[in-house]
This record gives sequence, C-alpha cells and structure tokens, in this order.
Amino acid sequence: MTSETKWLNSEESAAWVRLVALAELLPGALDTQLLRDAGLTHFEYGALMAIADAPDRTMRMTELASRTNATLPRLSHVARRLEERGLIRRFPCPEDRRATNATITDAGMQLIAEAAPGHVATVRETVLDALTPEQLEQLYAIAGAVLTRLDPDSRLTATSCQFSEGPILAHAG
Amino acid sequence: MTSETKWLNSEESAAWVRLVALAELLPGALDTQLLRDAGLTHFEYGALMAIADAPDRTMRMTELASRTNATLPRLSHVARRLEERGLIRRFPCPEDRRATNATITDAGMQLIAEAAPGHVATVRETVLDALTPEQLEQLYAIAGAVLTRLDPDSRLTATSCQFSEGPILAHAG
DNA sequence: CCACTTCAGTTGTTGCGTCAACTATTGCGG
DNA sequence: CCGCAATAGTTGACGCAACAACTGAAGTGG
Repeated sequence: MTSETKWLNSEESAAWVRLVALAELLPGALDTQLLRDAGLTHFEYGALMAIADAPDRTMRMTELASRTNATLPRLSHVARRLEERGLIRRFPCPEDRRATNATITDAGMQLIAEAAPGHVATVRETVLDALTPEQLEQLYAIAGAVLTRLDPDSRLTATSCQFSEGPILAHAG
Repeated sequence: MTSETKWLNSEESAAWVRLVALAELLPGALDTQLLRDAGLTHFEYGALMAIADAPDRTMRMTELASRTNATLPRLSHVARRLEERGLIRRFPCPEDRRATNATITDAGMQLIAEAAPGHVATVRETVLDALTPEQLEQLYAIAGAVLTRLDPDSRLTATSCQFSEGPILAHAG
C-alpha cells in the first residue's frame, strides 16, 4: 500500500505556493479594511449582505451558514454578537420551531450600505484590477473546479451561486 | 469626492464569490488533514519544511516569517509551541545578538517526513488533480498578480519564490 | 562616545473559530 | 402513537492569531 509519493514538480510547486500565500493573505486584507472602515469582519459583512439580499430581509441560520461557508456553531456565535450590536434580530421560525430566523435591522442595512463602497473598492484594488478579463474567467473556472473538490456535495452556495456583492445596496441606504 | 461606486458585474461577482469561498475553505481543509494525520497545522508544517530546506537546517525568525507569510508575533508563538514539542530548537544568533535562529530537530525532520506524503496527496486531490496543465499555469499567473497587490513590497517570499514542497524530504527520513 | 532611532524578537491580552456536548423539535418506522 | 433517529441551533471550553507594549541589541548622527 506504500504507493510511492508523487512529489510536486516545479510548476505544481510554484502554483501551489502562490495559492497558499493567496489564501493566507487575502482574508486578512479584507478584514483589515472592513474593520478599519466599518467595524465589521469580512465574514460579518458577508453574512449581513446575505440576509439583506433575502426575501423579507430574513433568512434561516442553516441557509445563512451555507451561503457564508460557515459551520453552524461559528455562525451562531457571530449572530449573537451581531444581535448584541443591534445589526440583526433573531426569532424562532413559526413553521419549524427548531429553526431560527435572522433579520437584518435598519441599523444593519445602513451599516453595510456605508461599508459597501469601500469594500468593493478594496476588492477591485487588490484583485479584480490585477486581472485581465480572460484571467477573470479563468479564475472563475479554476476556483469552481477546486470548490467541487473542497465541497463535493455542493452543500455550500458558492460552488454554484453567489450572494450579491453589488447594486442591491445602491438603493438600500 | 463621492466617486460613484462601480459595483461588480455578474462575471466579476461570480469569480469573486468563488475566490472568497476558496480562500475560506482551503486553509481549513489543509489543517484538518494534517492535524488528523500528523498533529500539525498547515502553518506549522510549512514552517518546519522551510527550516528543513534551509542550509544547516537553520533559519532566522525574520526570514522564516517572510517565507511563511506570517507576522513575527505569530511566528514567535508557534515557534515556542514547536520548541516545547521538541520539533525545533531556538538559540541566539552569534553574528547578531538581536536575532534568533531556529533549527529543526531530528524528531521534527522525522515528523514532516512522515507527514509529507499524506499532505501532498491532499494537495493533489483537492487542487492539482482538479486542474488542467493550462489552468495550473493560469493559476500561477493569477495568484502572482494578486500577490503583487497584497504584498506590494514583495516582503514575503511567495510572490517570487517557493519553499520546497517536494523531493527534499524523500531522503530526509 | 553618547543619545536616538531602528531592528529583532518576545510576551500578554483580547477576540474569533473549532470541537464536543447539550437541548429541543421534527420526522419516521413499527 | 410511541420510541428513536435526525435536524436545528445554542453553549462552553480550548487553541490560535492579531495587536500593542515591551526588552534588548545594533546602527547612526552629532
């Protein structure tokens, strides 16, 4: 069973090292900007955006977890903090009393409306502006291929879909 | 100064969402496998590999931080834990008494030698095997372009180089 | 050769994520 | 309709990372 390990060749190694560095540095860069300018982590921002984009500005915790690539315990902790800050409200789901619904408050809407332009600018500056249109397509395909491996059952939303990063908020202030 | 925000179009948004999901999920996947099979985080594994690959199996903390995309405080904590586990040793640098050198021990070498095959297999399964050779090249270029934005001064090593993921360890047991 | 700045690294605190354990509700098989 | 498994979510403990503050050594200008 000791099948000889096939080590990485130089092309594989170089690409891998860069991907790892990217995965290591990108989250921190996003958090830094958003925390500085809006007092939100990138994860909190994404969660608020997902709720804001949902019908009635309301979403169940499990679906929110799926949209934000998070575990339920993690989301529960974050939701408690967001609720304490008055950015969301939680209440039991009437149809299924096991479930919890989360609604974004007006304060929450206002905060992400204020935060969105700066965040989008950061996304452009650090990523999108560095890529050609072809590379953008390539990135889409490459990330999609890897996500299929990381999330084989497509339990998470990103593999096939997206939470809106965009114009929804243009008229949300 | 309120330059109208240029929101993301659907191609940009789709690629961005996938990149974020990738950056969110990949580190966890690497940690899970390495912690399960070797009791090491991916960061610890990378640090040990970097030291193992250095002349005399010895490297200064600052250079190690640069190679592992880490801040010095983070690395210092990790180094303390690795030293407590007997995987590295630290001693003051003779030439510059401010500096600290870290050497990987035989136990450390043995541990990464045992861990490497499983890790490389995971890297192949979750990333490399999902990509065509062209996509591997594209990934290299894309990640390089983004890293230039994330690390404009090329303070970190990954932008231009790599720590070896490979055959060095084949004869390191 | 003395003050001042910069560099290298460590340490303590604080906050977040993970994991395991737990509660409560729902669905399902007999 | 009763027992059991599965689902939805919360909670507490623990570990790691970020940040700031600190020590001490090395360079630098006067």
